[in-house]
Amino acid sequence: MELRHVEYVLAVIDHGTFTAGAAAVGVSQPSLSEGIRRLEAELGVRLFDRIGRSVVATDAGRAFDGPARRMLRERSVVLDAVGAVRELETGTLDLVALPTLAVDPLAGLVGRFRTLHPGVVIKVSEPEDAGAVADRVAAGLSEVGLAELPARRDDLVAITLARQEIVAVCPPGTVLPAPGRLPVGHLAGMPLVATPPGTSTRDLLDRALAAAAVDPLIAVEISQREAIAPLVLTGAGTSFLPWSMAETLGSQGAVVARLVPALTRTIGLLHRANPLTPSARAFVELARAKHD
Amino acid sequence: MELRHVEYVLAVIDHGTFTAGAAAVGVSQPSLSEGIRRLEAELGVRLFDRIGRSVVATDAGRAFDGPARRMLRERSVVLDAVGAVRELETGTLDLVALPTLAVDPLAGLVGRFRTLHPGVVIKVSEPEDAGAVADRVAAGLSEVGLAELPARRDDLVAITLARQEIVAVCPPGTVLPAPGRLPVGHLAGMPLVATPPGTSTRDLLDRALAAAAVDPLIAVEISQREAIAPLVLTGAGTSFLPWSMAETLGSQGAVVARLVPALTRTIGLLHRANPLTPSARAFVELARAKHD
DNA sequence: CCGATATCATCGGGTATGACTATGGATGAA
DNA sequence: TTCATCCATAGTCATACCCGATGATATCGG
Repeated sequence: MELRHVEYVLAVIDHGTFTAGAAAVGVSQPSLSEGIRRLEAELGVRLFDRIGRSVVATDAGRAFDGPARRMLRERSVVLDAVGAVRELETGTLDLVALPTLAVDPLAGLVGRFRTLHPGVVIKVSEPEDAGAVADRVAAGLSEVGLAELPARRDDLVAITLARQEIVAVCPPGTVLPAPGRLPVGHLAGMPLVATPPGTSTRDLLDRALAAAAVDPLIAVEISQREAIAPLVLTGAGTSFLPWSMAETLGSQGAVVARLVPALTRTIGLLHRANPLTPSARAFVELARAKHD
Repeated sequence: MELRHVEYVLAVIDHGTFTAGAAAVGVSQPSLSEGIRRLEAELGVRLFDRIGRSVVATDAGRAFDGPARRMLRERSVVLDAVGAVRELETGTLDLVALPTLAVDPLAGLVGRFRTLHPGVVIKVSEPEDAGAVADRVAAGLSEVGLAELPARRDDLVAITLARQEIVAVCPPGTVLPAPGRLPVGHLAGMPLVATPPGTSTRDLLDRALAAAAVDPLIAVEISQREAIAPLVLTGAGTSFLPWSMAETLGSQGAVVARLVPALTRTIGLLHRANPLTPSARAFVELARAKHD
């Protein structure tokens, strides 16, 4: 049974003749005639009585009418439902972001996206470690990732968003060798508050310290990042945060200093090369537009 | 959108892979792959994410799922509804029968038919005059007609059912020249009870009288046939009925006599040459089986 | 680390289905 | 009777469906 043939039958019922029905559906009369003939053969019953030059529905034709219209109605529902997803009226966008990036670029992006597409639900997951962002995206667990570039996989599309500087945030009252500047070598012996090895910021820090041949004093190693701000403010030690986050702590009394040499990283989006879902495509374009 | 493609998608959702889905639907994997590709192109959205060697439904795929299943369910309803008509579980059978035949062959046939197919509603209509049976059938107003043969149209299929004898039914106490027999010539001067000209039995009677050069005395001309029996029994006059109906009046006191020469007619079914509806076909076959 | 296997995509060919135009046949109206 | 209308048929063409074979890629086991 073809939906087109069903439409033919209903058009004939509604318009009374094959010719008028064919015009309504937009096909030639012989095509409609043939289609109905085929459908009748498939159903094993005639749907119309051909009486002279008019047609009337048989019992079978009348029995066909109701459920057939409901079937076409369900087709409309299918089209609407799928169209709603296509038009970003609904759907889900699965993201994965490094914890530090969840605040700075992500929160703003998600906020704007939600304003534009209120029907789309956004789920943000946290990677096990820095490289896991790319892995989750490649595996299809998340559709778009927010991570440090370059990614450790080359089969993903990477979109550079920003170059982000990581600055030191020292407890209130800390005395710096120069205002707002802190040589990496000066970190030797300073108590540090850091996330565990394997996290993005920690790896960046370790590489900088190793490059300067500095043996760090990790005073507090903690995975709960939300504890970092109180730890610094209460004097537990110095930590390292992106500039935007450090700024907030600076206004609360912490001493913020740019490292020398500067500790920077490139951040961006990752997604599979496959065509993206409408939600993901809109998100990527939003991020790119904001960056450009 | 083709129903087949919808089935493809649901099969993949249910079985997890294109290959398994294709096996479930009974097509080759490339066919299913191509079908889904085509449907996705039509909808303008991808329904599945191809992740490595497995597939997962996208948001659009999940949105598609529910209404698509309901659509296929409605298709089943359509098939059931039409099948019910085909299997004579429902439907309507429009008949037209000469009034005199409505009792003898029709009542018995309808009774048996209703026993076999209780779901089919039977509508019996009455022709305006004897020839109207064939006209109604030819016009499609009724599907099967019960009439006197030969019909006055040659574009209908005629099925002979029986040869029926019309006998005279005289008021109680009537004296016949010979027991149970009544020469047509003897009707001259006898008060007759007849239906109006144009009706089947009346035409038959008029022809027989004309052949015998008898001038009839129509004492009562009435179209309400149910009044004939009381009229005869109360002595209004002699009337003419098929044997089976006359027999009943005979048991109530009327004097029944075969005419000489016998007044007979052939009765049978009429229907259009087109294929009949299931109900009509069953009815015709039932009548033919009873006659054979 | 590297085959083996499983899965989806692509390709080429054969068939069938649906579409069209033109025409025939039958019906109903003028 | 003639004409207009309407459905059915014939012939032709394009498209789409299906299949088998093959390719590409990812997962799994040794």
